[in-house]
Amino acid sequence: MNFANQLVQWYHVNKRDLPWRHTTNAYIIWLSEVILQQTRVEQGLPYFNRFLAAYPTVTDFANASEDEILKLWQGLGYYSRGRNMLKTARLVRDEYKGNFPESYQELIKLKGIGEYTAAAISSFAVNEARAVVDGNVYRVLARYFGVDEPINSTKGKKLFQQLADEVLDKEQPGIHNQAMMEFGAVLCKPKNPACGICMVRLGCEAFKTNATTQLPVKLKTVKVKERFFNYFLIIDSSRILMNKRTGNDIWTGLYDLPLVETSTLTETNEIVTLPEVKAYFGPTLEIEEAFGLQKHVLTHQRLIIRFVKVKGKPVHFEPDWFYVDIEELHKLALPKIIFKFLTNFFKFENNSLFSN
DNA sequence: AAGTCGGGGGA
DNA sequence: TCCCCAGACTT
Repeated sequence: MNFANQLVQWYHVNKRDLPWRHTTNAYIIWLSEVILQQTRVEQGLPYFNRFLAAYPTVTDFANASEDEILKLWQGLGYYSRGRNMLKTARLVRDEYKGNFPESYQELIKLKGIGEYTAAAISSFAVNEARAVVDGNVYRVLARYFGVDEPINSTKGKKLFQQLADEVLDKEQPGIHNQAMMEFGAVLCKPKNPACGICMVRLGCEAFKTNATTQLPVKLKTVKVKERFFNYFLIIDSSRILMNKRTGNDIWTGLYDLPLVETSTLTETNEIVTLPEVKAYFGPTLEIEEAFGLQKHVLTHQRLIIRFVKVKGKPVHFEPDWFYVDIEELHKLALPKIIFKFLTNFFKFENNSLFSN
């Protein structure tokens, strides 16, 4: 019995019971696959359930607004996934009569669907013989076959895709792909792989040479930038001033507060004197309350953030600023750090109201 | 080919 | 801290 057959056999006994494994509906599989991009199953699972309940068909999804999609996506990160899904859903509604494509060739054309996702959907839905290569598959192949080519180099990506295609069980590509990924996620884990109970260890190059901790090889490229955000909390009786994020920055399409980005930020530095701040709020700006600095870590950025509550109204408005009723605030998709701040703030306000 | 896009969890 | 997660898109 070869490597792939052994993994499939293991899979039948050890697989987790996950909801998207009970369907061949391409729309439902697409939903799960995009949600799971760069996301752990445990983190994505509740989002999958909420999305499927809200949008049982791709046409339901297509008929939603971007605000609705992003609100449901809130907290999951990589928000362009949600925006791209809406474009694809609308295309499927309008150009495919609501029938979600099932072939690799059609799927790969769609926004937000790359090689991995096209292979996943086509193999799971209609057993098209396409090998998936995700982080799990890179790791399993690198270890078992002892491949030390970097998985994120152009050469490495090609090599591993070829290897995955060779290993693929063409009789049952869907099950095979599931088995490869499940094995990587559950047993052949990045850290502390369970080699002690592994049934393919005797054929595994990494196990034989004691190199599981060295494989797979990955070139590190990530450079983390520091950025300094000054957020302004402006409340006009029952309304709060919000900002819609546009352009090519983080959190595109989500909502935050009026923002002044500075080149540095410390506990003591004076922001009232900044020209941008004066332009927004006038020279007689009064700070009602300043909150302590917060750190917020993203993959490529470290954000240092200060929230400041300001008295009065701005004298100049940016085009993306608007007032929203505090009662309606829950409808807006907010970045995690903004959500945390606002919920804490208004809880405090409520408590002080009750105690008066 | 390199840079960018979130947030969470494990060691 | 660092690394990784059912990757894809832009520059």
